[in-house]
Amino acid sequence: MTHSPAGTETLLPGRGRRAGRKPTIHDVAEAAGVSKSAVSLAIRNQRGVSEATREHILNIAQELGYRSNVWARSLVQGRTGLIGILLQDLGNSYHRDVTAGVEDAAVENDLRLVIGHGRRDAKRLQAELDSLLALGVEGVVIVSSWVPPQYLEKIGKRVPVVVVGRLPEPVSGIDTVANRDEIGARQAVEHLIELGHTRIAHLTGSARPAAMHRRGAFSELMRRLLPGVDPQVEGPEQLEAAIRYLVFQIQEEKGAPTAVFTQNDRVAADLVGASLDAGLRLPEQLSIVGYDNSSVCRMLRPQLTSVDQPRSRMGQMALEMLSERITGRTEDKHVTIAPNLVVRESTAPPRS
Amino acid sequence: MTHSPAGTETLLPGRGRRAGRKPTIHDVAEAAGVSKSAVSLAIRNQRGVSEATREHILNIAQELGYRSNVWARSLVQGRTGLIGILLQDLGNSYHRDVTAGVEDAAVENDLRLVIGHGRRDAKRLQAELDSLLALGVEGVVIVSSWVPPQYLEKIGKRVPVVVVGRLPEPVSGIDTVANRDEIGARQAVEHLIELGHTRIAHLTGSARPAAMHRRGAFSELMRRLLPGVDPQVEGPEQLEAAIRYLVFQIQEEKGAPTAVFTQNDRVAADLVGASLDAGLRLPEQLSIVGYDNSSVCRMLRPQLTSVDQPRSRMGQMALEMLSERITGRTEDKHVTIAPNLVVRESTAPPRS
DNA sequence: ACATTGTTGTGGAACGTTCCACAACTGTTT
DNA sequence: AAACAGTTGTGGAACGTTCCACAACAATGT
Repeated sequence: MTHSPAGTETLLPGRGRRAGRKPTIHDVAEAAGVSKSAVSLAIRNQRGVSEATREHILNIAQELGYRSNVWARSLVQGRTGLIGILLQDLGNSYHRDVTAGVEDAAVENDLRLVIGHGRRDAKRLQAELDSLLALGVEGVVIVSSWVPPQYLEKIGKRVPVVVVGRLPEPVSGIDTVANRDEIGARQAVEHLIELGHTRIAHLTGSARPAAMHRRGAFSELMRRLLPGVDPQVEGPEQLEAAIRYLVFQIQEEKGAPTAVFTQNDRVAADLVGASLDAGLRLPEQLSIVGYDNSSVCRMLRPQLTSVDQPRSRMGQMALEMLSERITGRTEDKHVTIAPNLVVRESTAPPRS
Repeated sequence: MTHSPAGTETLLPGRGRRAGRKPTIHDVAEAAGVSKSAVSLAIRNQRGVSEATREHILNIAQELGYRSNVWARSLVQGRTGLIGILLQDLGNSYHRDVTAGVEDAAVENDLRLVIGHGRRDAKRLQAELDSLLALGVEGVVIVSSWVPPQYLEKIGKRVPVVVVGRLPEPVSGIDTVANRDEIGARQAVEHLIELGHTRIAHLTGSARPAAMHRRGAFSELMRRLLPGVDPQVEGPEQLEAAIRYLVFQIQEEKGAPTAVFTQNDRVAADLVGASLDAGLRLPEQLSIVGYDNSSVCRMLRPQLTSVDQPRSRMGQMALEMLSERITGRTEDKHVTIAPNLVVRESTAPPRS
């Protein structure tokens, strides 16, 4: 098993194939009776060898199970063809869809994707990013708002970077592609107003950029569209308590909100659960709008009305921008994409 | 921006640092006034240089922003320190948790993880696997039952492989670590019987190995524990139709099942939705048990009773087995881990 | 005085590939 | 016949590292 058959041994000056080692370009060259250069040309499909010899070489290579060594190749070429994508959290449909978009565009551009996994932990995220850079990626797509801006700026100087999502503050030297949260928020609020709601609350469980944008847009809209009505904006602190209080209000008080625009589907799902536990009838007593249009929307009852982001498109854009950077663009570029509302069962006119 | 400041230029025989290029070990050596070998020893923390010179070298390296080139290193060492993990589907909490386990064990064993993403597509899965091998991984963890056995066997000859999950048929040369579906099924069925159920159905939406094991174990158990009762086993064909029919039965017929053990949480969620849509009261009219203990369990109402698999533990085991293989073990090894039931609101005694 | 041993350091040869300058042919044009 | 151009192929020098054999020197024992 570990010995190579005696028949393939050779006594030529360049040592024969070592037993148990992977075949190299030399082995193929020797077996085919040509130079290593010829083999190199043949496997890369470059001109410089005749059609006949190319075929011959390819056959031998196939037979020997030869596979070119990426490391040696990129060592001499000075490029790896690798690009990294840093995810905050696998197991999140948003990230999966963005990744799928990046992947599709990557094969298009003849780049290979290496996934880094940060696991909602800033320390780990940075370690993972370092590790990607050590691997020699030529660019990085970051799908996370957990990377500190000053670190981001440092990375941006070493390698092209595109961030998918909002940044807490602008960072020079890197590109971004983001969902236009203010448009998503507007669609949600306008939908609720059209249904006849006037007392609308917002529920958020985070102070990160995307959440803050949705929240800001919500307040702004309420001020403009329903002047005189005090815009109810809950939390971010103690989401659970905020939900309990909100449900309590709706059960007990006149003038309580009749609709809630939530920061994302997770928060919406918690609110749906708490409402049902408290015996509220949905959507009659409370309309709920989520954000993300994740797979849970269709699992819940009532099925969740939610704002959909064109995730895989965002991923595609991100990779295209990265590839532009790699091939020379130097000025920063920021793209935003409009989301759109998917109406399901969790929104209805308020009880008159 | 692209010029290096004139002051750093040098005329020593070994050409000075090239503008715009990343610094190499030579550059550091030159700047520190030592040989490249000394630098190599210093950065790898090996003995052979005095503490004083090591510190000096490390300072210079830091200053120059030197980072060792992984490609060159692994070219000469003949090993990459990379191991691949092939996922069927990012954005799935099961895969995320297994991956987390593998990752933790990987840093432990000083290996770096490269994630490959198959996207529920056998063709793509294989391409991804090839790409991992081309990258030079020293072993592969496969979390997917979509890879054909004969292909698996071929891969197993090239590189150590551990499969997390069930295989449709045994494959020699590769290891597996699996959840003991028959134990999970038993816990679910015994729980339902204890509650007083006798008419129990099984609902499955797939013919893949894990699903078939759960189904087989279910039938077997019902035969043994409730002899005389005809074990109801639904589909896999047309899951949606099966769900509709099941719900119809429960509404209309005496002798319909009072409890359902489902293949996984997704199927359970669909069943919960359809039941509620049909006006059934849960869990009074129907008890439901899921499998996977995913995050949706706590989002649904009633909250879902489900079988939990020790996922990250499975990932850990997988990597440890892989690492054993890499360092020499040749005989196959198959490990199974017992799951356990998490009882929530979706199971209750049947109406008497 | 001479071995012996240990520490600190060196320069050259790998590793497997691509790139480059050039050689050996075969035609074609002057 | 000489000059030129095109095709096919070659061997050696990179690429940035680690590994290895050995050198220089100091400390120790006989």
